[in-house]
Amino acid sequence: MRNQEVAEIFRRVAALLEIKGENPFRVRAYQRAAQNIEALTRDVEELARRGQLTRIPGIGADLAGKIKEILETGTLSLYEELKREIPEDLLKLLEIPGLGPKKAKVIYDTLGIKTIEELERACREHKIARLPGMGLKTEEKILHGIKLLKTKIGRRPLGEVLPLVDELMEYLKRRAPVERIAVAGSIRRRKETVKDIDLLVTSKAPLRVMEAFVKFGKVTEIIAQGETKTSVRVSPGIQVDLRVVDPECWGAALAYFTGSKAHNIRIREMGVERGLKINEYGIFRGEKRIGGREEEEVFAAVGLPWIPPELREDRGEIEAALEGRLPHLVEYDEIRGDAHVHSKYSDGMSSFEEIARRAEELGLSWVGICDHSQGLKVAGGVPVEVLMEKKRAIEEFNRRSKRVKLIFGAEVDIRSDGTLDYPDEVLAEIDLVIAAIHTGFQQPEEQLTARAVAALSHPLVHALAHPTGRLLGEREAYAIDIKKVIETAARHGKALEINAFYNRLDLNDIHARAAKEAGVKLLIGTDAHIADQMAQIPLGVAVARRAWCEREDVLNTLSVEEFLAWLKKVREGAG
DNA sequence: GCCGTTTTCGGCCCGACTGTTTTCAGTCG
Repeated sequence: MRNQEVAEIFRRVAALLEIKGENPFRVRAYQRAAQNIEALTRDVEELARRGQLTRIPGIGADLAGKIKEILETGTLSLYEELKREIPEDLLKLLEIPGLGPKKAKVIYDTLGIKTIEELERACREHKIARLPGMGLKTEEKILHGIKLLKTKIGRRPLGEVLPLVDELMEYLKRRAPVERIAVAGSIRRRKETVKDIDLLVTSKAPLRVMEAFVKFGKVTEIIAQGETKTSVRVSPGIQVDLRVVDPECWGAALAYFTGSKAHNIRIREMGVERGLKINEYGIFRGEKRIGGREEEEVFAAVGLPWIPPELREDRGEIEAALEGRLPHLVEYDEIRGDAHVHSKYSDGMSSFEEIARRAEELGLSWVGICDHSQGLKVAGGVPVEVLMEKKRAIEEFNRRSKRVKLIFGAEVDIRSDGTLDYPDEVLAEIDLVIAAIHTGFQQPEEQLTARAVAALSHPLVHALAHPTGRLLGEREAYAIDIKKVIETAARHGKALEINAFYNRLDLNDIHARAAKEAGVKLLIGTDAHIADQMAQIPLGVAVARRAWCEREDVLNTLSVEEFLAWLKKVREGAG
């Protein structure tokens, strides 16, 4: 998929146009195009071949032409021209918090500064304070921003931030006069990574809430403190925005601060069409406030049913809502099993008892015990003799265990040549076979794809684990033709995993949605190596929900009997 | 640059906070 490549060029064009001071709506057009191309579940190349590019929202004749140009030449002449006018290095400066396109332009035009090092020096020499519209505070702010950038506070995995969110909410409930409280923003939408934490509360005493908020123990810096909005930075470098609103405004504010920005813009545009103004304070017809206490009222005002936060990305949810075809998203409490857990038999730390106990606490009734296969020595891969021992141990455990059943599984390594790490007669003994690539990440796309395709085509394999191999913030997905992988899974009736480990979330939302659309079942596994990590399963469910998955798309909603029947059926179908 | 039961031209979402300003621009979300 070259969607990412096209989106990236559009995003850079938007940034360069912004620095140039171009028409902001033109800038927005490129940003919106980039976002919508990135969110496509289909290949932009395929759409181009069929002449369907203008069906993508925000793509007109002009941008369709530019997409074709990128696909044909690998770049875009407009982009190349802009780079000649404005050094691309300048885009780096925009990453400094508090420094936007306007100031960056002035700084470049007057002082010729285009790198962070040069800018830092200029601040220290007080050259920036002399520029129009800037002062000593501006210099301080830029220096501070550079410091933050250097400590590399980027987007963090959702699962890493959620505990802090809980802690903050507990603190506010205990120490501040808050009535309603909720987390909004990308966290409420359950985006895989988050940049900051948005909290929303109602209170009769906003100032007291703000005072308590800035005294939270982990606050390292107060960025802004006002009566309705206060922003702080908390250790380890995450920004937290707190808004206090009147109870009458709760719904409007919650919708507003949940976003996404693109979704909100669509909703407010629909409001304008109906003669309404929608903002965080409510829904207004002229001066008259006609609603906003509950979130439903905002959607109802523009003729829509309530839309689950996970869908609010302007990826077609508004159209679906208008046409009454919003999906009935799989619910967090419909999950009955975790498909991918490691035990002491390989590199896991927990016993069957510990795993089962944790499963029960989490409301699960089955667990796939998928230890590594023999060849993966670094991860304690299980030799064949031990594997048969494990089979018997699981059978014995299941005779004793009433509430939680373990499924005899394996995470079988797909070797470099595409063969599997157990012989077929051994695989046939294993009830749940999840194949996975753990080596050779540097191989060319054809080879990696061929390995995944070979594994999914093998009659004894049920699913492919963490199909793209990415690790959030650490490692990009390896070069794999995910479209081909999905097609293969669909053809053979195999499942693809949504690995719920907090820094994997692999498949991601977009790929999982493409899989769902191709009729592929999804299988959520936490890849837990300690029983406690099974608590991450909602992260996988969140991905499924963001992928528009319904109950029947997700195998984890099956009872253990139903799931075992599905596993059998796959092999019968293959045979 | 997109888009159209008010339009093929003229719109395009909305507000808080900050800093440098004498009434507002820049940045952010």
